[in-house]
Amino acid sequence: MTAPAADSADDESLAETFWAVASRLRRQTRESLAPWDVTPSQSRALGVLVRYGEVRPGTLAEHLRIAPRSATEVVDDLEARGLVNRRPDPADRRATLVALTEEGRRVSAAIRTARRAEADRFFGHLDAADRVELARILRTLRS
Amino acid sequence: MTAPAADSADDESLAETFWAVASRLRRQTRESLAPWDVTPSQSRALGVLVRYGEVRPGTLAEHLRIAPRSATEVVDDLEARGLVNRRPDPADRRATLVALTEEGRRVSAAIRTARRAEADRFFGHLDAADRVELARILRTLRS
DNA sequence: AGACTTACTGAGGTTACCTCATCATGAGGT
DNA sequence: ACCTCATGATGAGGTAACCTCAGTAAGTCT
Repeated sequence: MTAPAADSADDESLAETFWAVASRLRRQTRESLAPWDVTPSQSRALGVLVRYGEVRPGTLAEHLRIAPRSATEVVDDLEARGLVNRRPDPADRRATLVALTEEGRRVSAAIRTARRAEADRFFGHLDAADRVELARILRTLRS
Repeated sequence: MTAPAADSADDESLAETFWAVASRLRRQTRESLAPWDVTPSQSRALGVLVRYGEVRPGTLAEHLRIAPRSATEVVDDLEARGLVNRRPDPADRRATLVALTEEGRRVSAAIRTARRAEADRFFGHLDAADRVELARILRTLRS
């Protein structure tokens, strides 16, 4: 075979390469968030809160694609850091609403800047066309 | 801007999309390995052993890009499952050599088949050109 | 009122990593 | 021979980011 064929064996190594890249990105992200003592998953939760405002833990879980119980945990951590607070949902006394504190908003903004710089460092090796291409392909795979 | 520009904001969401895809792949991989009671990281270690034969834990760690201590752990697990064994390195009494057992070879082969099917299911939504493109871009990012 | 469902959380577990300290061994110098 | 330093593996202990299962309180439907 002279032409590059996308057969099963290639897919297998595709997955492997994917994981290698994931590791690298994870390490770099963790490092770039260290100044704020915030983990990647906490940072993702902050992102959801910035975008959607006050939400229930369950809703947060959906956006993060994790189990509701796991969202409780992330909220616990963020609350311990004073970045979010909980209040009872006035519309449903079973539910609670999670919102950013002032500090949470401040830190989110700082993190947003850092994350952009980090993404630049990471994806900066690609030219513009490749980045667009990668984004498109990944969106397909996200399903 | 009418043309899709790969600026910082895009990179940020690129990272997010990447993580969403990673989660999906991780879950699917875990599931597809369940029949053999082997975890993804164990499966990756088996892959290295199939490719490189008998290696030291430290070498295994390099191939897997993890800390040597973590390789010890993976080897422990695989040994407990009877898929690999350890023997002292005759050339260096500090070192040990890790090799696949018969069972390990058998299971590795079965897993290889399953992983191909899994990769097909996952990356199968992409056409051949996109798979080649993705592989190329990921190899760039792996650095 | 009773049954069912939903929202959250406590308890406890797993995977996949990590660092630091320890111990045996190997390699090189004096 | 001895000392020092580097190296290979591992014990001890820790962390992040998930998970399930069970329980409690509260809303909903009949």
